[in-house]
Amino acid sequence: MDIFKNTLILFVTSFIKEKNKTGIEPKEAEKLIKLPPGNSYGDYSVASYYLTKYGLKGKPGDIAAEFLNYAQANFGQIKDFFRKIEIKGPYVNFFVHKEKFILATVGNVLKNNRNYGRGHLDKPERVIIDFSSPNIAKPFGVGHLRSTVIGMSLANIYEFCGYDVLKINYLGDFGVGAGKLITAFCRYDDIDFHEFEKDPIKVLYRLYVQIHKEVQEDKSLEEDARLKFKRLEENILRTKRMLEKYLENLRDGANASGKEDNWNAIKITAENKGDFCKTSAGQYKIWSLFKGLSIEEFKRIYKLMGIGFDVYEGESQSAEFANEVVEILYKSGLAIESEGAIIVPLKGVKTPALIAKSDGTSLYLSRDIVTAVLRMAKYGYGKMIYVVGSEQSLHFSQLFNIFDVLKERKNALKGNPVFQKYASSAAGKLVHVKFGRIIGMSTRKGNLVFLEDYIREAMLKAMEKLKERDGISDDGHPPEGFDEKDCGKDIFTLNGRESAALKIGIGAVVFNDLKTRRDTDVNFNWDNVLSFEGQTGPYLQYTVSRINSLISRLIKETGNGAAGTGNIIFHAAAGVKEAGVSFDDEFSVSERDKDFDEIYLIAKQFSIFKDDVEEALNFNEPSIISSYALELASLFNKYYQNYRLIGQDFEYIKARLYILTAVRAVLTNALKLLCIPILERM
RNA sequence: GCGCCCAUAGCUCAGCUGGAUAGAGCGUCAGACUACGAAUCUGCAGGCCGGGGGUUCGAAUCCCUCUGGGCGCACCA
Repeated sequence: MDIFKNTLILFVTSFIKEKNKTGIEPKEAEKLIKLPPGNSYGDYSVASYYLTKYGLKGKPGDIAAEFLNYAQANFGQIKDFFRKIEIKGPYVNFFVHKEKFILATVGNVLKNNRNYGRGHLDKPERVIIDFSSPNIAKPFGVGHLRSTVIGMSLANIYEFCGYDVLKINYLGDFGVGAGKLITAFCRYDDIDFHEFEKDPIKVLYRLYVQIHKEVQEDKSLEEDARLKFKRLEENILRTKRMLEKYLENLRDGANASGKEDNWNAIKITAENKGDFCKTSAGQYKIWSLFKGLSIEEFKRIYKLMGIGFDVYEGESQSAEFANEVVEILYKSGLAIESEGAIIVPLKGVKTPALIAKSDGTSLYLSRDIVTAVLRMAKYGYGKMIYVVGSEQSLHFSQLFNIFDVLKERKNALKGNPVFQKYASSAAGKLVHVKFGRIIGMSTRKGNLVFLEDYIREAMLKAMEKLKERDGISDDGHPPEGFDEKDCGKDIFTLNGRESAALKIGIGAVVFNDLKTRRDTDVNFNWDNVLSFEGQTGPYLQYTVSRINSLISRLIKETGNGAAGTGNIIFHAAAGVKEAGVSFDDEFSVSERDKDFDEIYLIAKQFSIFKDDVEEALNFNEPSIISSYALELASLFNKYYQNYRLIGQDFEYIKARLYILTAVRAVLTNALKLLCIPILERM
């Protein structure tokens, strides 16, 4: 928070204290301060109608007048920060000393640089973010992209605000879908094992498509897949452990999965395929291999996008304990039998919460109960966020309600004290961060779009643009995690320009998903994603590289003008950039400068960065950061267009150099929170 | 049928924890490159904030209702 706002908060606080004797919490007082819509209303407003909540009586206008009297009488307390007070209807408007405001705000940015806007918690709360969570038996499509980018951005935001974040990828490695894939693999004889070795995901995708088509016509295949899954489950569950004891030991560093499969040791060829398919142990190995290959593929794409996880978990790991939890709930009377299945009666949710099928096998819901408890035991958390599409709202509302029941009626669980402890602890800490669907997403041929193809389309478009500019390119470093060998295909042979194109493509795709509020369904439109103008990722990236370009240009030009001066500026800028400490009183702007108003607006935008980050956190809404970044970029681009710096005198340029550096710092921080790659040049 | 979500400019969306004249981008049209990078900027036009009712000094924002769309609703995940 900026010192001007803070001063005003304290000022209002003392006014209230004088009036009602009890005072007001600073957090509450902050709500009284508003940012007026236009600059003719001043810079900060105190909305008098809010004061009625704190014991002041009368019409808003009268209260405002009362506060105005107080403010004028005690103006001495704030005269260092504010130059004028006006009353307008129910508002008391405060006008800041703009020169001081700019100085303080820009200085604050430069001092903190990469940490500008960062929060700190004395005791960082552990927040688990469960996101992306692709299914190994299904291709990774754009639906997962939304969860992935929203989740990653939230992780960044929480971390930035001082939380202890744990990112978990909960793989869908369980279910009949897995059985189908095994059925397909064993059924089709035309698998190209050369291709399988080189590009396993493509082959798996074809198997997926083929079997799903065939199952439509031949129901016996569905049965076969179910059988294969049942055998798989038996293999996964073969080392059954007792939940209570397991939970107790978790804190001692026991491995949650307990089983580490060695993917690389499995080699399946056209010759030995039949042997694997014959036995359930062999089928288990096929599944393991698919799982391993899928994870490798996911990791490659994640890394490319600058996304990483702390933990990879699989549903199969929770399945082990699902039946036992069902048993515990049933015996304790919290769950009852209904139409042959087991359900948990819930107050708020009408649809029965089914935790076990009539054949006794576990369900998604029961496995999620296990997972939340296991994670509490293993990692502990003050909050756990599931970033999953809104179509699963019912599921999560059932899950959360079940935990409320487990806590309310914990006496019923006293036979299982450890389970009871962790389950009670989890209650009320689970959050579903849902998002709308992407409607109409398909390739131009009408198929499902792979994430990689999606990025590739955007990259190709960026390539065209870069060629038009000719000669201007990034520094040639590919994005972190890029490995030409892994990709090994056409456009992924990077030179500097291509590396830039890839970053731009990723920026376009990611920002397209983060710029709107989560809840709204988005109508997918290729023209929207492939537009790089206006409210887009490339616009933001362009702004940063334009600043870079301008800064180096200024250093060069000024150096040529007067001997030595270029050096001074260079050191000032470099010092600010590298160490963030060289800001000092050399810097000043004057109200008489023609660009003063625009600079003030930019400084004003700096001052609200942290507020917006906190709002994004409170609402779990990355799009708030997106809007912020667009606004800042827009303010800068307007400034850039209207005021030429080259050719101005030394002092003038020097002050602007600080401001440019500050814009770059704040924009960079915002883009990092959004997982938008930054380019030196583009 | 029940539940959740959504409805703001031609299109895509901000604004929604009630507050001052409802804002951007795209598109249309008219402008700005001998110029710090035109992936930019300036301007024009475009709105009974889906309809109706209510609460309030004050409603795009909260409540009710209707309409239109999305999603979900017992053994899939």
